[in-house]
Amino acid sequence: MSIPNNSHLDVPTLSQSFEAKNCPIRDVLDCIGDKWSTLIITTLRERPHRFGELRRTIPDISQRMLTQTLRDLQRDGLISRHVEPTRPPSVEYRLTPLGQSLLTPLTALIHWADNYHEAIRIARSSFDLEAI
Amino acid sequence: MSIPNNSHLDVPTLSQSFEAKNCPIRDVLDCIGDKWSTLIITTLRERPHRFGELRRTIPDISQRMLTQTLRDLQRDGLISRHVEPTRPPSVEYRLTPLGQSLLTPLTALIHWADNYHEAIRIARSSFDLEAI
DNA sequence: CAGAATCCTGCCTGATACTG
DNA sequence: CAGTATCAGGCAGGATTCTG
Repeated sequence: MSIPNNSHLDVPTLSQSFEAKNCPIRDVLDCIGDKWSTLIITTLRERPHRFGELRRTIPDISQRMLTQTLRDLQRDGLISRHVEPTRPPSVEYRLTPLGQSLLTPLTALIHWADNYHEAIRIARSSFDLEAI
Repeated sequence: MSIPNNSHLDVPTLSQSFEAKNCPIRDVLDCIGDKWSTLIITTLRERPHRFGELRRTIPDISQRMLTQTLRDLQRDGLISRHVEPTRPPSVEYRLTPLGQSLLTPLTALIHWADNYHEAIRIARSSFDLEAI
């Protein structure tokens, strides 16, 4: 094959899709574009976690934000919530099949992040230097 | 091969990486987690665009947000800015090599978005219904 | 045409206290 | 343990006006 195959970069029907009403990109960004969602999803990829475990794994999340983000993810169908009727109650959060399917593109993005976040920091420093 | 190969889901050294100071995921989310960055990058993947073109392509972005997001992306090294000294001036924005390298994981995410945003909407509706 | 400068607002987020 | 409720602050983002 002499012509490089870039079909993996094809984006379906981009035009018109940008209107806020029916833009998949915006939909997904509403799900995982916030400060905590990807960290939670990434944590749950290993195994189900309980509320307190998640708190300890993500050091600086407030309890309010953890509660709220978990419910948003549940609403979007990405995670599910399972209550064990013990005393005191124990609640477990898991990725749904939909949430697991998100792991593939999300992991690709994390790998990119891991490879290039240093390049980004360098770019920032150099940009800020020129600004002086 | 009888054992399914999930190595593409491997995430390097997740523990400790969540501390805000040195977390690549947070770094990248700071770049593209906002409302407009991915739309701009996706637009520039086709070809360089001028300021006004970008405005028309992304219908509801304000001029202030376009200016600001473009500069942030430039600061992060994802796009570059080229001025033609004409009257009136014409300014063109392009993806840098770093920005282009982001296209691969980003496009994977967009494909996922395209495939599943309907599932997300259904999940939301059903969640909201149960809440009544 | 491609911005800069201001003003203003919502809501995202954190901190704190309370509950089953 | 796993939440809710309430209060308060800051910043993202929009609308408008002005410039080289």
